[in-house]
Amino acid sequence: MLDSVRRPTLLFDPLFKLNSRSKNGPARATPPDTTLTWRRGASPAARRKEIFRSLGLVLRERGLASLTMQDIADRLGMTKGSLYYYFKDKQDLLYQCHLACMSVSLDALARTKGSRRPPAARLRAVLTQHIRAITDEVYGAVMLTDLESLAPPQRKRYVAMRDRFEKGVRALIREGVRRGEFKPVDARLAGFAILGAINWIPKWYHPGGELSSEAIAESFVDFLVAALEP
Amino acid sequence: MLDSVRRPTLLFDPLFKLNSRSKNGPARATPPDTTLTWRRGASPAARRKEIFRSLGLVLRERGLASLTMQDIADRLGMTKGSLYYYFKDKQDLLYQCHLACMSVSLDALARTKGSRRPPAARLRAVLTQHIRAITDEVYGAVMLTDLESLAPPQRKRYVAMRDRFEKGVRALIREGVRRGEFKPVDARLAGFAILGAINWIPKWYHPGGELSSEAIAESFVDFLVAALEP
DNA sequence: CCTACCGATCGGTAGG
DNA sequence: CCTACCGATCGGTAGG
Repeated sequence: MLDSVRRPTLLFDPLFKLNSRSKNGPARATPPDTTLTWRRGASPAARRKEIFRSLGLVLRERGLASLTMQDIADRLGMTKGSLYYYFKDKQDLLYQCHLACMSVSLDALARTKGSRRPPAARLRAVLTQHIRAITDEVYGAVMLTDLESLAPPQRKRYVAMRDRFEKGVRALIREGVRRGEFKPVDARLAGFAILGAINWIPKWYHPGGELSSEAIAESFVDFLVAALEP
Repeated sequence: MLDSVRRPTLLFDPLFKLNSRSKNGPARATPPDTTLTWRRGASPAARRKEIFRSLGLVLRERGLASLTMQDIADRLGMTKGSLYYYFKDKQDLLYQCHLACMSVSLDALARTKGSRRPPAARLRAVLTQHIRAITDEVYGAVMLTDLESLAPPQRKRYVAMRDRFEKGVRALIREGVRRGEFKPVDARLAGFAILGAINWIPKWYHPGGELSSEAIAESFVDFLVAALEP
């Protein structure tokens, strides 16, 4: 929030951009106010991540129906064509973004594998980090995207990852049930309810609003794990 | 499921449709197998509802990113232009569909107003009907759509409806807290968690699958209300 | 990374 | 409700 970040558009010729845009109608109204870091010296990996963030911002502001390559590029002050230097095509961009998001949650899950703490504590840790992954990275909003936009082979790979995460959560629930820490719930349905409540967060969460992501994570985890306790 | 429904496409000349489609590339692959009722004698209201169902089916199968007027029409065996006889434009269609879906849940809420039953019972009734509204009407999937696709005045009207529903749910939670039936939770966050879990259902629910909508509704309501109990 | 461009598709309309 | 059509936009590419 206090980063000294400037709109990168100014690194280029603004007039030129306006002309190239106005060919197909008036230029986009009101420039974005959310900060995006885009430095010339940045590594390709860092740039990719900024593109993910731009994707997430457009998604939140204009919705999936108008998530265009043009809008994603505009936000970063680059041209649409340049995006294809970093990603093969739109499906690839979406896929990589999904991967980046899910891998954070999968890491959280992996970290609990070796733990000897009780299932409830492990579940709490995983859910907390899953929530933080969604709220703290703008591109957590990709979770709301429909997987149908992905190319079939990539969709398959992503769904496999997501299933691994969901199964991990269910396993924690089942273990808690087995140990008597949790009520004898249907792990599958309980998992759907818990993860659905969390995945829905980007629909109403506004960074910088009155509800901090920490407060949300704590409240949600308390609430959702309470539903499991006897 | 046992309805004697036939694909309405057959009422017209299939060859003609194929030609008109192939102008812009190959015709759509694999016709839909989900039944849609489309009778010539039906009332405009009934036809509108069928269009909603077609919208919901396309949404579930191809995702929001490819929810086109053409696809919605194809499923019903009518031409794209004909949709504009029933709805002003795409935004209007989406708006009306949102209204149709939300009004069911609002009705459920209104029905509890006069009730003298305890808050927990009233909340259970509202949530159960909200779930059923989403699962039993195919077009419950519109809940996943982003509101940015709606025209601003219509969006405002819909959001007002949605807020009324959310506030009603929160009021029930608060009443339960006040009476000591529920734990002292933050009604706003608890409401987000509960409704998020429910609104996410279309993401994984498959009509005709092993989980019936009744079973889901019962499990979910048990689980979510348990999270509120002391 | 930008320029200049194309093909395809999509929402929408006029006229019947 | 269909036909025939248009303007705009969108994803993507060649060449630098």
